[in-house]
Amino acid sequence: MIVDLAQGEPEERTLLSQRIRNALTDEIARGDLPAGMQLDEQELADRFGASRTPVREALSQLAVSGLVEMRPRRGVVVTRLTAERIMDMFEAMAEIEAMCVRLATFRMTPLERSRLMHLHEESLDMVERGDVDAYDAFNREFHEHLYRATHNSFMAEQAAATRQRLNAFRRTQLRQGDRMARSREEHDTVMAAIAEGDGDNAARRMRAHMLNAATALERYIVEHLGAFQVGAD
Amino acid sequence: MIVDLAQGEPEERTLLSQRIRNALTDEIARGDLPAGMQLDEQELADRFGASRTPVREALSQLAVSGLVEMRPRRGVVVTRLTAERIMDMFEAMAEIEAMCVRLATFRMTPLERSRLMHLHEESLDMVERGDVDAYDAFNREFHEHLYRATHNSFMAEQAAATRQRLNAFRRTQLRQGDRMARSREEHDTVMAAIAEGDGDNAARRMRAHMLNAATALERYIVEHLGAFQVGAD
DNA sequence: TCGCTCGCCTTTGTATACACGATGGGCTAG
DNA sequence: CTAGCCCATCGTGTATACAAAGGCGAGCGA
Repeated sequence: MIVDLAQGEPEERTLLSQRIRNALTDEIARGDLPAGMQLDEQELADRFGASRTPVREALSQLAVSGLVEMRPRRGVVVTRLTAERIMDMFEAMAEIEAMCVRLATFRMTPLERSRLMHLHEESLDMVERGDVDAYDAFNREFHEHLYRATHNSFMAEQAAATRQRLNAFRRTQLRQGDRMARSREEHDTVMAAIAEGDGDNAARRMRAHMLNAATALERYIVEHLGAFQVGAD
Repeated sequence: MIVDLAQGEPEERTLLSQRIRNALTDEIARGDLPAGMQLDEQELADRFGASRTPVREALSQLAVSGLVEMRPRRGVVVTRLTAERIMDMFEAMAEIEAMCVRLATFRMTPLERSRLMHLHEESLDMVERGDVDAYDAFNREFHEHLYRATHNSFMAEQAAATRQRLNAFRRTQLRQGDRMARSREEHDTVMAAIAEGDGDNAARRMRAHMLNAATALERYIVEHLGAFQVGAD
């Protein structure tokens, strides 16, 4: 499918290279561009109705954030994550989430706490309906709300960026067995610790929550081994 | 017998845009390019003996890692950090260091622990000599050794990247009063916890260590208020 | 038949050219 | 005299052109 980003709405004041970057980020996160896939600059330029220049800028930016790899004179490929690398990222994510919830517990305002509890309550309905997409969206909002509640903008940005990179895998993981229901239960224990103002306990529970998600994903990776590694060769 | 003949010096093989990126990263970290400074693409191109194209690629990459800010059609400036932002980054760094040392305590091999202790012992001499540059170099090695000892490559990369961004400020901080001697004492307490295999305690002490460094820096920022904010207007 | 080598072709990396928006100064009008 | 508008100029954003390196297959030799 050809999407002409250059002909966007007049409200599209952003740079072409930036729009291309966002589009590619989405496509990689969604798995439309599978790991290991070679990206041809001219082909992408044609697809976006642009020249190679903004495409190259977009790709070089993606390389910094680690979504693609640029090998000099040998082209760009979507980063091929090994199972080990994915688990490393999940573990790091678990630790980052833990440190965020710990700080957030100590620092969040009553309004923020109220909003968080409201969000959490709403998620019960999604679990009962088995609506994975809705729960996934809630999940993102829930965690990003926590990031902001740290009142540390840098930390919030880092956490959100890391979460973004694991996006493609999180949804997969939520479809494993009763993982969604478990996920909400775990949120529940974290919320309890937050309510008590026990940041360290909230952190421990959040870490466990994230590591459980990683374990659920690991099962999937083992079952479908190579799905993320082999890519589209 | 197979001999890899491709062992030549990779110096000339690196991309021009990458060399420019590294050069600019250094100059920003060292403070040669002060915060708030407007960067003219053509001027940089002339200085590096290149055209604007690789310069632009380098700048757009630096924008992703946050060292510069690109405002569409309004040019690139070295990111102007507010005192609050710097403290946020230091706090995040403290948490990241804490989580690294916690994991490292549990996972480091005997060889890694031995190497770390050796490093630490060597630093005593630098403190006594008052050699800030040597201690700064040691400090980097010490902490990066810890990152690697987490046996989590992703976490190690994230930590190193964050540390890199705070580079310009760390050296400043070390020159404050008896900060260097204090720093080593704090390292000492962390080492003790590591030796006992008490990861949680090591994490707490490391967090305190980093926050102490931040506090030392804060005094400097207050005294020289605006040095980092105003830049070269 | 297999393997090596040479050379063409594809694709990347860099330079240059062109387009368009932003900024600043001067001119005019009130 | 001041304020606001217009135009010139500069610098960024994108496109195109050119250079060079890597991949790959044909051809040759063992």
